[in-house]
Amino acid sequence: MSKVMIKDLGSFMEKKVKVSGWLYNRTSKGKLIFLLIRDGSALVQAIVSRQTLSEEQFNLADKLTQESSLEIMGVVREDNRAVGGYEIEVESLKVFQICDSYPISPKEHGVEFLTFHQHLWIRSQHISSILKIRAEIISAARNFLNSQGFYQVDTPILTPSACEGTSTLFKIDYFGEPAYLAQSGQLYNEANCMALGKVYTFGPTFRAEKSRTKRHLMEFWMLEPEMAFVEQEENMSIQEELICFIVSSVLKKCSNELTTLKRDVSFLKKVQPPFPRLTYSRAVELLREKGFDIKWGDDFGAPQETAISSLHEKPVFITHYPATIKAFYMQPDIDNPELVLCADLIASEGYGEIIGGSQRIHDYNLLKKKINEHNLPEEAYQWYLDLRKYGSVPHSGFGLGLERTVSWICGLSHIRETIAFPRMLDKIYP
RNA sequence: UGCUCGGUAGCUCAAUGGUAGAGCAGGCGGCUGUUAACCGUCUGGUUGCAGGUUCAAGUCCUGCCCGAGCAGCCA
Repeated sequence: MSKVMIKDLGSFMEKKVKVSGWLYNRTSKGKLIFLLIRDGSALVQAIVSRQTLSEEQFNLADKLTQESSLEIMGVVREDNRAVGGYEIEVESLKVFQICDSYPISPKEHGVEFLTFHQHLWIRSQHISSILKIRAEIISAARNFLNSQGFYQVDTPILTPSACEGTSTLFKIDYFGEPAYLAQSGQLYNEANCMALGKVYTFGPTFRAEKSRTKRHLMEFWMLEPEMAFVEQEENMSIQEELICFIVSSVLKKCSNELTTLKRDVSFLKKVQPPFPRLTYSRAVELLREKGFDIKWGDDFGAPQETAISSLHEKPVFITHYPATIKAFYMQPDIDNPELVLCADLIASEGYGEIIGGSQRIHDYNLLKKKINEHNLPEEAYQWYLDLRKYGSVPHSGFGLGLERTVSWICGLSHIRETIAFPRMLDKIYP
């Protein structure tokens, strides 16, 4: 007899199998009990009757509560009355634990209650489907980058200073010295790509901003590729290919999960190259036409991003921002030094920015000047300046916000559902 | 941080200023094809906290706490 994952039961028709899992729901017709069992891979209905089970085992099955842990042995039968088209006719039952009254009933619940029970909410079909899609997105991204000759090189989480002077960092005590949790691995990755050519970092990043929105977490995961000898245009096409590869992998491998989430996949199917490109200046014009009160030089907020994304069915690149509202390390546009060679990728359907990328300054003197203009401590950036001293080359990179990408692909209304244990403003339990 | 809305049973929600209610969950009983099963029955309350108005406050007023939505902040 085989120990089988529920998702693989289809290939064990009329065979005897062993399944271990938890009781998702139960209904009873007196002498006939229906157990809906989950094992993390899928759900299956098991049927218990007095005909196939001893009196003692039948009574045990009758006592099972939601989330009781168990193991069943029985024969897989085709039956279109069961969810998924087959069910298990139980011949024997082993119970690990009869569950106490489980807090999350199969009815509706509010956000506060669910997030307080986050450690249990992840068992729901809703959250576990999202986590599976998240896993597929990560796997697809790694497969894509690895196939393109990238090496994963991870960067430190404990850092001596800000990558930039702007964001609010989490400060910690490092043996009596101040240190900070990383808000990006980019600067270190610029060093790494001068060693290995094409690299990416995938890890957690931390922002201590008092942001309380559906698209912000205090702790989130970022995929940050960095490439030597790559300029703005090539940087954008790699982003485009990466996003298309991720979306098509999810469509191919996660159709059950997308169905569980009731995701309308028609938008996802349109995610094919090329993505529309829009300069910052053009975007400002379009926003003005739509009635936004915005002047050249202002940064875009959430409503502006949503308005721009609504003009297109695909994700859209916004390029050539004014240098004044972007980071110090971005390469100025040779035709107009007020602009920088950067691109934000705005997801479709109003999900906002999922990628921010740019070509980096490779000239020593220019970078030094920018560091001073931004009032950053030059000493702290000595190693970063060194990269422009010893065999400097044009290079580019970008950062993909994993949770925002998951939120977009899954069609979620809030980013808190995209990670097993979200870290929110003023909310760190459990 | 600002604006707006909210807080009643374990959960989701009702309740003209006039006796605190229902469904689900949980207990007990019934049912051989249920799909958030159903039927009967039982259990379940400091109405977020503190004060005030009133013969009477879940309901009106003030302050505070907590949550949510939006905005700001935000490579």
